This record gives sequence, C-alpha cells and structure tokens, in this order.
Amino acid sequence: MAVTLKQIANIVGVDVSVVSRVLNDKTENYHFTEERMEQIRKIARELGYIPNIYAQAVKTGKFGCVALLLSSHGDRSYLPNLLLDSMHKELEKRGKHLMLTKLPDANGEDYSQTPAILKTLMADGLIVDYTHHVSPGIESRIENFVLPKIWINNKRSKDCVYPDNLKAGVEAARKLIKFGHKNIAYVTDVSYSQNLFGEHYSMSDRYKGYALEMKKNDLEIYKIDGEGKVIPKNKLIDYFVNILSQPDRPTALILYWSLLVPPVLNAARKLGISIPDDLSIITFAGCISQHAGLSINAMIEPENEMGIESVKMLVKKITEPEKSLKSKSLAFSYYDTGSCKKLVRN
Amino acid sequence: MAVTLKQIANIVGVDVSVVSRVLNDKTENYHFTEERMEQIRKIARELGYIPNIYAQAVKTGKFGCVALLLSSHGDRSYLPNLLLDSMHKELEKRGKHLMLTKLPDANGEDYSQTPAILKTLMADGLIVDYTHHVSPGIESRIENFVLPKIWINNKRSKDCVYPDNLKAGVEAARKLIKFGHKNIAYVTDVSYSQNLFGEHYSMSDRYKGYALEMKKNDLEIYKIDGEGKVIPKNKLIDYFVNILSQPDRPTALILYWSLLVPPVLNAARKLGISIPDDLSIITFAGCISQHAGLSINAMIEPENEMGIESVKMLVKKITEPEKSLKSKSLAFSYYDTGSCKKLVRN
DNA sequence: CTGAAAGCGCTTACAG
DNA sequence: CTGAAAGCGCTTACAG
Repeated sequence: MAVTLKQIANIVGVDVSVVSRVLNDKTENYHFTEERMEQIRKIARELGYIPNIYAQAVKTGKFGCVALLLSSHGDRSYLPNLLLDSMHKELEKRGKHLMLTKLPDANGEDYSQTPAILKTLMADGLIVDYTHHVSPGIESRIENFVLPKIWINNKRSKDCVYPDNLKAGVEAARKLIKFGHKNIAYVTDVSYSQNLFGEHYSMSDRYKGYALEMKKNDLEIYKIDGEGKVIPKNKLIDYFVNILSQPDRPTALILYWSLLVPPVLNAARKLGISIPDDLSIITFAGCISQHAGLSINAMIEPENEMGIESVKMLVKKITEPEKSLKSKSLAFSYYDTGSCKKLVRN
Repeated sequence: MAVTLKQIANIVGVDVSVVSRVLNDKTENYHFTEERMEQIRKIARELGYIPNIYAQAVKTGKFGCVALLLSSHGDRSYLPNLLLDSMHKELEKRGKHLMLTKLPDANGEDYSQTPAILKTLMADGLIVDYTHHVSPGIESRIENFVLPKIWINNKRSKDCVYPDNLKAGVEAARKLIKFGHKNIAYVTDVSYSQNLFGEHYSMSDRYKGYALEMKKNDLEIYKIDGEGKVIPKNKLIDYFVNILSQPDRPTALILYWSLLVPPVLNAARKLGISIPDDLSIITFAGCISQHAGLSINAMIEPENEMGIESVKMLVKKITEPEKSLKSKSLAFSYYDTGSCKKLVRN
C-alpha cells in the first residue's frame, strides 16, 4: 500500500507531526536539526512517499480540485485543447487539480431526479462548459447545485465568461468596409439543423454585430442562410456556386465558422474567382485552425483567455460564494493570411 | 459550509453511524424503522447533503478516481471526444471520477526532478495518453511512478491498448485490391516535420500494413512521401496535382489521415479526375470525421473501444498491480461513402 | 520552543 | 440486533 507519514515517522523515530512539518516546509518556528530534516526527506524520497491529498483535503476543508462540467454529447461539449490547457495551467499555479465530468443529457432524459454525478461530486467549484442546447431541466439542476460555479462560452449576465461574438461580428464587417467593400454578405451555418433547446448565442451575435456595423455605414445587409432551409453538407459547394455566380454577387464574405471555408473555396475555384483578388473572405474560427493550416483571415476565439479568466473568476467565487460576479466578455483576435484586399472598381 | 453526517445525526437525534448506514443503504442487518429511515433521508435531501467522497476515500483506502495523463502540448495530446466520452462512461459505471492532468513537456525541460504534478497526484490508477514524442526522461518518470497504469494509443508489449494500425493498413489495401486496383499509392503525412522524439507508431504501421498486403499480391509499392522533403501545407494541392497528372498515376490512394483529403480532392478536381470513377480513395480518420462530413471512405479509429478497454484493463490492473497485462490491439471500422469503385480497364 | 492530542468526515468491526 | 468507539492519513492549535 501507499506510504504514509506514520511509516516514515516510525522509521526515523519521531512523531508524525514532525514529519508533516518537515515535508511541508512548515518548520519556521521549529528548530529541527538540519540532519534530522534531511533524514526525513531522504526516507520519504526513498519510500516514494506521496502525500494523500484526500486526507489533507478532509483536514483543511478544501478539496484542491475544480470540476469541469461538460455535456455528454460530443458535439455539445466545447473543449478545444487550448482552453483545456490554459485552464489546467491556471489551476496548477494554485495547486488545484482538474476533475472532468460529463452529464448525461440525452433528449427526453428524466431530470426529476438529480443526476448521479451531481450527487457525489466534490470540488471547490465548478466550471460549467455547457454551452448550448442546455435543457431547462438540466440548467436548473446545475444552477441549484451547491458549489460555486462559473459558466463559460455562454452569455449570462453574471458568473460567466464568454467570447464577445457581437464585437467580433462588428470588427469583421468593419475590416471589410475599410477595404472599400459595400456588398458584404454574412453566411450563417447553413447546414445546421435547429436543436430542440435553441442555438448557441454566437449564431445570433456574430450576425448581429455584422448587421450593426453595416447599418452604421448605410450598407445593405445580405444574409446567406439557405433561405430557411438546411443545406446538406454535400450540396454546399453547389449552393455557393449558385450564389457566387449571380451578377450582383458579394465582393466579400463573412463566414460563421471555418467548416464553411472548404466549400466556399471550392465554389470560388470552380467559378474562376480568385481570393483575395476577386473576393475577400473572413471567417470565425477556433485557435486550432491556425495550426491546421487555415488559409483564410479569421476572427480567432479567445480560448486561452477564457481558460485563464474562468479559473480566476472561479477562485474569486470560491472565496466569496454569495457574491455574484459580473460576467466578462473576451475579445477575439485577428488572424491575417491575406485573404482580404482593397476592393478594386471595375 | 457543507452539510455533514454529524449535522444530520444531531437533528434527528441518532448516532452518525446510523445516518451513514441509512444513506448508504447498508441497513441489511439492522432493523431501523421505516419512519426513521425516511426521516433521515428527508433531512439529508432538505439540507442538500453531499457525501464527502474524500473522507470516504481516506477511510476506505480507495480514491474512486482515475487520472488521465496528457502531454501539455496540444498537438501531442490525443483526446477526441468519443474517447473521453467512453472512458468517462465506463468509469462512471464503476463510480469512479476522471481526473485530467497535463504534464509540462517543453523540449529541453529538466526532468532530473519529478514534475510537481506527479508528486501530489492521487488516484487509483493512471491512463497515460502520451502517444508520441515521449521524451525518454518523461517516459521513465511515468514508468517509475507508483500508481498502476495503462498506456493508450501507443504500441507497447504490455499494459497498453492501441488501435491496430498495421491491420488497418492491410485492410485498406485489401479493399482496393479486391476492386481490381493494382497501382495503389500510399500517401504519408507529407507536411509533417519530424519531431525530436520520433514519430507516432501509426505512421510506420499503416504504411507497413499497406506494403505487406501489396507484396502478398505481387503488386508494386508506391509511396508518396514528398521524397523526404516536407511539403508546406499551402503547396499540397500543387504537389498532388503534379502526382496525379503523371501518365502512370495511381488509380487508388490510401491517405495517412483526413487532413490530406481536401488538397487531394482539390487537385483531382483541378485535373478533372472524378471520384470514384477515375480514382478511388481511402483515408484513415478519427470518429469525428464521420460527423464532420467526411466524403471519403475511411478506416475509422476505434476511439470508443479504446476508452472502454483502457478503463477495463486499468481496473484489472488496480486489483492486481504487480501482474502485467498483455496489450490489446483494437480493430478499425470501415466507413463507406462510395469513394471506392471497381477499376474499369480503359 | 515542540511533542502529543484533537479532530476533519467518514465507515465498519466489535463489544455489549 | 445495534450503538459507541476506533481509526483512515493528515494538520495544527495548544498544553506543557
């Protein structure tokens, strides 16, 4: 079995309290001989002693652990690597561990009862990464759960950190307008099928930002959304070919997300439209896209910042559980690959 | 603060042991009145009692927790959603939690000392998802770590679960050969730059499987690997255009992974080569590709199985830590989208 | 100054 | 049959 303080104490011939203090560097007001301390450390090392943090936690009343709550639906759990990474790093700084939890969330799940996981989950706090399609049942369950919590990537007025999709929409439009574009279209996720519990706020906010900036500049809004129909993925190229072959086709596109890039580029290539000479494009994208060879300018989601910020807020929340914190919105960054260009009048 | 057994016991006016037994359904040999039990459960519910699993763990000597060890390098941590999901589900069945840990692993990191995380990590066991680029320093640190552990997605002779990339390579080739193809090329990850600590075993094994099957059928091996040079991502289309415009171009391609699909399809389209009429393609891919609209036949990685299997093995390993378990290789599944076709002689 | 004792929240073998 | 007591591994206020 695992090595304990007691075993070390027995070997050295001192009290466990001495071993505890030495190993935790709490020897300030104690005058242990350097020899003794070294002996204790040596034995601990040799035996491969690992402090039982659970026992520590029981004693101190803190768990030293934060739980990340995800939906069990893969496509509903937003967990890009950079987000996980920054969270983990930020927690590690504070000596906290990261617990990962997925809630069962099949449609029609019975939530008259609290899910088992919320019955035994012990952590100092919760980061709720339950971005969209949150059923009212599960939402209130989480809301009522006793632990302090921060929601991420979800627009709420308090205790929440989220990317500023509205501002990103404004900025995408602004960049294109600055380049002299007037006929700028916004492409929604046209192959997205509406979910029971509503769409992610980024869908409306990105568009809203675009629309706002267009209006401000007296430009006409052009929304490409499949006219209310869902376009199957294998029909996307044809769909964009059709749009881009219109005589009054847009000179610039803003894409809801990077999955739209391949079909759009394919359509453009088919039509002999070259980027950025004949068409400027900006898309929204996750950080991973930069490494995955995205060839289009992008508003990049602040994943890293969101990880850091969520941990910081949660830590604050843990110290003052009753106080609700003002939500924080985080700015996107801009990734320039040269896919946008000044409009040339022809 | 959190509600404890003691508080409930005080309110009801019984001993904590009674409360513990009632709440844990360990009343078999005890004859508590139904009333009393209901009263205890009711109070527990009202106060929002959550058992302190850490205290339980200290008492029972089990942590009820498994740690997943990842590299801190995003692109080195293989954590597809389905893998995470199946692990989590399998653990949940056993009432275990999932701890997530990333090791610092910058090149040149000093590993004369054990990383802090391995000094305090407490779990019943470890799943090491540290698939490639494992530096010898860190590898031995993990190896020597006291907890029982299972490696995943990494070819080791024992205590390991990994996808059978060799067999998948054989099968991909076999399918194309069955369709009458003879000129079948294997495309490596041509834009991959060699890492300090070697490549993932899938790189050699997928190719090896292909080569084996080709030889078995007396067919010539055709390896497309950039002739030892790394092809930049933005030159990939041109690279494939060049290859596919050769007079003796392959009639079928096997792609190392799905990131090669877009440039290959683009090149084919440019040349007027249609799929599958003029060219059959099979790629290797993760499960996510199926949902992300992959349009090419694929050997799909057994993510789900790997999650389940790793947990099962680890649980076995936890009960018998000294016994080393034979590694398990898992078969890929085949995803057919119609991108392969019988070769027509012209 | 510094050991020994109390106690964190829990479970369960055991005495009555 | 069923309370009360011991004890898991740890930390720290406190008595000497």
